[in-house]
Amino acid sequence: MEDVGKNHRVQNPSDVMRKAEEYCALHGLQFTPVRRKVLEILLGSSQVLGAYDILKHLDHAGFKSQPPVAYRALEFLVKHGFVHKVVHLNAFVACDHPDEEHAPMFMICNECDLVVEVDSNPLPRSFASTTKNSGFHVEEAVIEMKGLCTACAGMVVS
Amino acid sequence: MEDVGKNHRVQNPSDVMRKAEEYCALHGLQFTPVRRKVLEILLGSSQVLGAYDILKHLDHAGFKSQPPVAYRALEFLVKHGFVHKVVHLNAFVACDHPDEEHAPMFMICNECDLVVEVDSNPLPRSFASTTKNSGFHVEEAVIEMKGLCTACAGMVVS
DNA sequence: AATTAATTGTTATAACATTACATGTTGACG
DNA sequence: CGTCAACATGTAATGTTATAACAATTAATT
Ligand SMILES: [Zn+2]
Ligand SMILES: [Zn+2]
Ligand SMILES: [Zn+2]
Ligand SMILES: [Zn+2]
Repeated sequence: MEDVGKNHRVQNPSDVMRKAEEYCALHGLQFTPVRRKVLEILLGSSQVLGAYDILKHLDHAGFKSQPPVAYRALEFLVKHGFVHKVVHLNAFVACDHPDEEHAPMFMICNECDLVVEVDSNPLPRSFASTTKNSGFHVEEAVIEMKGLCTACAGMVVS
Repeated sequence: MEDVGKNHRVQNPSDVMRKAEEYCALHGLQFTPVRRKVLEILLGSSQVLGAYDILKHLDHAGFKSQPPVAYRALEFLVKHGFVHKVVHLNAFVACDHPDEEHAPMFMICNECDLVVEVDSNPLPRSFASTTKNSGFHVEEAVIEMKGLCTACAGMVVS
C-alpha cells in the first residue's frame, strides 16, 4: 500500500492544496504543518494509504510519527472534506474536488486495491425516501463498490 | 456491543435458520456446528456483534474461541449471504432475508450504534451506468448511511 | 482402503486505532 | 502586557480487529 510511482491519483495536487488553504483561512481553521504534510502525502500518492503508511512518510519527512499524529491529522482532513476514508481498506485518499459538496463513492478493485472515486451527486437523493420512511436522519452516506478494475478483469479473461 | 436483551433484530430466527439449512443442503455446503452456532448467536442478538463478541459467546457455549474460529465461520456465513458485515462498526449482523438476492444497505445511528438493514432492491441498478462508464466490473455494492435514529434524534431536540 | 479436499485446532503476530496525560501554542480579553 | 481558555501536539501505553502459518482432524471422492 506504499506509494510506488510518480503518478498522482489527483490531477492537480497544488490546486487542491490551494483550495484547502483558502477553505481553512476562510473558516478560521489552523492548517498546521502536520495537517498540511499529511494532505501533501495523500495528494502525492498514486494509491490509497493506511494511517501507518502515512506515519512512515511523516517519519521520513522529519515529523513525529506516533499513531495519534497521523490519526489526528486525518480526522481533521476527513472532517473538513479534504480526505475520504475508504472503509473497506482502512485507508485514506485525498479528494479531487473538496470544494463540491458530495457523498464519497468509490470503486475498489479486489485484485489490485485500485480505488477510484466516482461522482455520486445524483444518487444520494434516491436514498432519501427510503430512509425518511424509517425516521432516520442521515448525515453521511458511504457507498463502496467492490469488483474488478478494467486491467484486472482483462487478466482473468485471458 | 454485547447482546443485552431478548429482542431479536431478526423477526423469525428459526425461519432464517431453516433457510440456511436448506440452502446448504441444496448447494452441498457443510453447515457445521460452529457455523450454525455463530449464525444462531447473531440471530439471537438485538445488536450487531463484533468478531470478539462472538468469540465470547462461542466460549460460553463450549466452543473453541481463538480468533480464527469466529473469523472463519463469519467468512463462510458472509460469503453465502446469511450474514452481512457492517464495515463502519467492524461488526456482523444476520440477514433477515438471505434467500432474496440483494445488496446490503444499512442505516447506522452515530449515537447508539443501532443498525437497521433497509431494502435496496431498486437502487444498485442506478449505479450500473456510473460504473460501466469506467470499465469497472462491480461484484458487490456496500451502502452504509450514518446519522441519527428516531430515538436519538428526539433526544437531541428535547 | 487410499487419496484428496475441506474444516478445525493452535500459536503467534500483524494491522489498525484509541486512551490518557503532559506540554506547548494561539488568540481573545481585560 | 499578562492571564486565561481553547486548540494543538508530544509521548507512552494499551486496546481492538484481523490474518499467517502449520498441524491435526474430519468428510468426500476414487
Ligand atoms: Zn470526494
Ligand atoms: Zn485491479
Ligand atoms: Zn440482507
Ligand atoms: Zn440512536
